[in-house]
Amino acid sequence: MTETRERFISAATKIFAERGFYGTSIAAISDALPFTKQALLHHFGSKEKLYAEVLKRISDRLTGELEAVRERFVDPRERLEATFVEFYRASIERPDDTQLLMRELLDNKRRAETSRTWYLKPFLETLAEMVMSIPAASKRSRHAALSIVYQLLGAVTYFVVSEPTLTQMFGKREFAKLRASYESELRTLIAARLDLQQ
Amino acid sequence: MTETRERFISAATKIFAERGFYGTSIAAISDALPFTKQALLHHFGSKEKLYAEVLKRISDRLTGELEAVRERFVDPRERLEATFVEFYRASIERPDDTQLLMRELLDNKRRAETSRTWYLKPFLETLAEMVMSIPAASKRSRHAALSIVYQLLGAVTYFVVSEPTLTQMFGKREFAKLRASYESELRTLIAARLDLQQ
DNA sequence: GCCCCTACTTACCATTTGGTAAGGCGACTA
DNA sequence: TAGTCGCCTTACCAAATGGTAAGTAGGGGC
Repeated sequence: MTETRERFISAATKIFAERGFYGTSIAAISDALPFTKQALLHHFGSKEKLYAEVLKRISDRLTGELEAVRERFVDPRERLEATFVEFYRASIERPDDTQLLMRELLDNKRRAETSRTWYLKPFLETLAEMVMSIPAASKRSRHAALSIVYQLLGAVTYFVVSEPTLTQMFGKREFAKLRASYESELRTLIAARLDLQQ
Repeated sequence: MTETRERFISAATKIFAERGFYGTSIAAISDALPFTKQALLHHFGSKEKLYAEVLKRISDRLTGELEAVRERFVDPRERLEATFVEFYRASIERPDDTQLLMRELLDNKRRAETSRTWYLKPFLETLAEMVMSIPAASKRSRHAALSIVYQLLGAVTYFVVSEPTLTQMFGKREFAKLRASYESELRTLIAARLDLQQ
């Protein structure tokens, strides 16, 4: 059944995000569903392959959404802002995905030998080009453009992965308010950083 | 000997940063030194306690450095910028520490029951107050101030944590150039975000 | 001489890990 | 009716895990 596979992927995404690759046992995943560990192995072959599948799903979802946004805009400046905002929305809507990607970033050094999918690279390159194609900033170097991209990506990602911590520190209600205002604060940041003539 | 303890902490910091708490076995740590696993347990009692010790060291180092910077400045605006730049320098100088803190952020949800040290909270509060004490922005709300803090923290941390990935994607030389320019790009970001009259 | 403490070791252990082997079972096919 | 295929199970396993128990070795105090 293809549905069983989907349920495994979905459960795995959540648990991998919560505990990381090494902190997650395949038994923990199958325990979340009415199947045995071996059902999981039957469908995916190994823990590593299941993980790869999970990562691919996340990557596909994200790139699909961002692609859709890009096509809706012509003006480079607007397009870039819309892309980042959409990235933020997607990130906060599926914090599991975001956390998993962040973990992947951290585990990169160790896992580089086994899995090397640079799904992120074309994304980065595209963003950098978008930055450079903005008239007010067209004279910027590639390094400068990449720096800006990283600053904005960081502003999005760091906030999203901090959700559990912030919730515990300030309470659920307080965090909800913070999150509610963060999108417009993000727009302010983008504007400040891109439109600065310097 | 107190030196053995130090060596354990140092080795543990590196390996915990690389593989995370659950991905690290105490055997892996002791294998990096000419001691047995039980020597480690003798000194620290348990893996958990060693980890706590490692975290405490990181936190102490960082807060010490940032404290020192704060005392050197009177003007809130300058002080804030200097603090962030110092945070960046410390982060990139000891990427292991930064990665570990990021992992802690991610594992937070799961580990909240066992260890709950909000070493980060006073740091955040302080930064938020610094933002609010800047004349040009004094009318900002606490939420707005916290948002700014998170955006800047993210811009620093995300970049530092991406070091292995960026190195692999663009090569060592290329990354070195990027890193060399990042600090001034960071200053630009801070200026853009803080001095924006709005 | 003896005691005791700290630092560290070897032996050992229950549990958990990812994974293999083999088979049950229903559906579909020849 | 026999064959076989996909889905899933029970049974099992070697290796690795964090940790306990019980020591050895050496130095310092008395």
